[in-house]
Amino acid sequence: MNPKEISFYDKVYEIVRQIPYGRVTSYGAIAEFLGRKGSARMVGYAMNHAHQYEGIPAHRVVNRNGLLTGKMHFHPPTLMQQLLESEGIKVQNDKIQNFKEIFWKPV
DNA sequence: ACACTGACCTCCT
DNA sequence: AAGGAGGCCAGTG
Repeated sequence: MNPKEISFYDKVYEIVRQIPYGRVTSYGAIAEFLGRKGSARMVGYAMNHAHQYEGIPAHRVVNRNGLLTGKMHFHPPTLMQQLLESEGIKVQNDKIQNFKEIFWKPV
């Protein structure tokens, strides 16, 4: 499709797809990469629609504190944590422990 | 075309 | 240190 046809959401999905296995990133990092630094909400809102797409590891996207804020949008809510743990990511109290180490920033 | 919504972030008490 | 409010802007009704 033409670049003009690509919407903001699609860009977000493309970034999320590039997140390596066992790594995570934050909404703010994606927003900043897209040039909408203060618009981290848009990224999160885009993830809300990501369910209708496939191949989008939405569980690898968390907030600035490494907290699984969007887990309640998974079914069941514990799925997000399970997916992260299955990738070797340690999660405790809905928070990623070694968040700073496995943090991945879009190039 | 206007108003409201929202998986966040930062600043201000 | 903890809580509240505002700002950001693309989609949807």
